[in-house]
Amino acid sequence: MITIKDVAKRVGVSPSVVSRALNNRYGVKESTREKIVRVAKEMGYYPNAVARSLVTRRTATIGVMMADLSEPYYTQIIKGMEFSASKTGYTLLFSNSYESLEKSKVLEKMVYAERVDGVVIVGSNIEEQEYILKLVERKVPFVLLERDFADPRINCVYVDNLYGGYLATNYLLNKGHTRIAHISGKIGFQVALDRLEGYKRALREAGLPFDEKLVITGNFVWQDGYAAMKQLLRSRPRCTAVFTANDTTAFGALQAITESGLSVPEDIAVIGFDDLEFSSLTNPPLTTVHQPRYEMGKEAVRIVTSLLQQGASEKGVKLCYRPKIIVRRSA
Amino acid sequence: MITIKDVAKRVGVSPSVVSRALNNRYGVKESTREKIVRVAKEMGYYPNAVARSLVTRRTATIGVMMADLSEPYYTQIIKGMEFSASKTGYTLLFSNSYESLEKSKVLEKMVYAERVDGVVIVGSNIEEQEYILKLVERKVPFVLLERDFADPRINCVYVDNLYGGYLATNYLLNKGHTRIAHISGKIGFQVALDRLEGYKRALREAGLPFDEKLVITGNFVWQDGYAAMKQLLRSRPRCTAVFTANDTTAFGALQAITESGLSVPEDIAVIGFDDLEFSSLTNPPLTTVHQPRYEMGKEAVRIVTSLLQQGASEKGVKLCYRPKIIVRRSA
DNA sequence: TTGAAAGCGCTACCAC
DNA sequence: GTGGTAGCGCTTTCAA
Repeated sequence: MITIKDVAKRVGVSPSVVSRALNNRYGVKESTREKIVRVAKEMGYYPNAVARSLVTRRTATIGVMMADLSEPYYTQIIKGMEFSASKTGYTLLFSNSYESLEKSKVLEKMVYAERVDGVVIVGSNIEEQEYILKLVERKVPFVLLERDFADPRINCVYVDNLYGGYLATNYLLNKGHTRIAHISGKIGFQVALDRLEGYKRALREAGLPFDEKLVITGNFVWQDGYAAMKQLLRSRPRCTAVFTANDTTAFGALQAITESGLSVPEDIAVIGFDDLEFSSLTNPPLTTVHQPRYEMGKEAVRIVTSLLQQGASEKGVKLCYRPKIIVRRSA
Repeated sequence: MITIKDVAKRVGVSPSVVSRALNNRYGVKESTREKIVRVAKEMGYYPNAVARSLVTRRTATIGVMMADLSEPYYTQIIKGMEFSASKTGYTLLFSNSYESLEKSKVLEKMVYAERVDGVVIVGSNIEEQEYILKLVERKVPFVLLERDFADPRINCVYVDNLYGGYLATNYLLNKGHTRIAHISGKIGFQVALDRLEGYKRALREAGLPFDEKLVITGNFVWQDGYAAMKQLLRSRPRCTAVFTANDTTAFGALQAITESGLSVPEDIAVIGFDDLEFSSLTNPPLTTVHQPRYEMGKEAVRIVTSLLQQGASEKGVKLCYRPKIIVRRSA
């Protein structure tokens, strides 16, 4: 391995000059700098990031904690994050963790071991606040994505899920449906609760009664959408429309409806939530509630980096996006 | 920040003892160890990974370089990688890069800056060998995923794409099709070339002529599948079956066929390649060539970690998987 | 079983 | 403009 000393020796200067030259600091004669850069390149020198981090106390990486990196839902978020990160030269360190306990461990490995300078936490559920408050205490720059945490010190980027659920249900209501089912997400997650609440509110405003038999709890996966829809198809009077907690759930519902010989949207209208890439490719293409995932990922990382660079200028940002309906053909 | 010195002082021993105690090394009296562990916990001490890495020369991190983290194709690969990584305590550092030049830069940032101990490179194309050979030179433990690099020093994990293309085409042939189209992947990528070659070979063996009008070049995305299929639908005599380079391309083809009022598989049979999660949810569900992506990701990381741990015991492994057909309803 | 000291490669400070 | 030196937090000899 070639170190800064080797380069210094070869050029005939001290390591400090090499360091300054390579980091474009002031106070190096131009001709010296040129020579250093040339020799460093010739020798194939590459600064050791670990050693540098130890003294600068910066790793130039941001940790990203999410439940499951491989969910299609996250793809646009990740792209947005990468956009912001690459713009500022930060590296993203992803980590999956499903349970709260695991998340604390990941945080230890990332934050407390000082491998990252800041963190983005995607999709924590309402019970999780201990490890989040610990981050505040330790003054670690971080933002919560997909959650509105009511603490003025905490930065949050999220979409107005209640409004989204309201929007979706209202859309169905306006089409003349009066018997609208909802396949919800996992209770315990704020997003699931909020979308359900939006559904209820729309119903209430329309003067329709809330029928709990029309609400089935799922867990955001297509298998649940499929099973829930099957159940919904058996009950009478049958619903004429269904609002699912997310698109993946809608995929399962679509399949169940098609299998039973009914057609979408004629017999049953379906509206999803998320607007996944794939949702325009279902049969029929899925009408859904769009959330600006790319934008959200981008902003989350941007906020962390700005916290890192300008100190704590952005403190307690609550960035709330308004979702909108994408009309396709399933409703 | 609490350091090892703080803990040492509090316990009344030297930092070296604390280090040994916390790393479960021999030569620490049991009672001392217990006290150290307790006090460290009380104080909220967490060892600084950067400082440790600097002296041990290990980061316990494996870099993963791929074209696009968010492609649905990669999800299972990533899960497999994470399985192996978590089993051995390694952290995965993902990095996206589309072009060769960019990849060299990423490698610098990861490998030469010593932020990772080893690397997995996913889906390099045939022109890329300079930076790969440089890794060999520098003796960096790495494996190539999705590529068979004919160099005995290089570890490769890949699927037999030629055989896969052959399998798919043969399946169609056995169903009685004689006019089979192929929507290929981007030429320049070995996988695209190999799948095309398999297609040609099956045709040749069946005594059928190769008609280049039946082969349209795509780029693995559904938009290309859609456009290519539209073009295929216009030409006469029309094909009765199509083999697409991947599932995503098949999704587009499926849509084009449905839009034109024809039905699958009655009018045109469609077979894909990859077996994505979503492929069982298309209408009709997609018949496709399955490749063990989870397994491949798992093995790739396992090989790197074993290289790291047992020195270079596994040298020049060529792990080739045989794909198989998943019959659903599109062909 | 313990501790002192060296040193990983780098940056930052201060003196020249 | 430049160089010497200290030191980031840790592990690792080696001597006690």
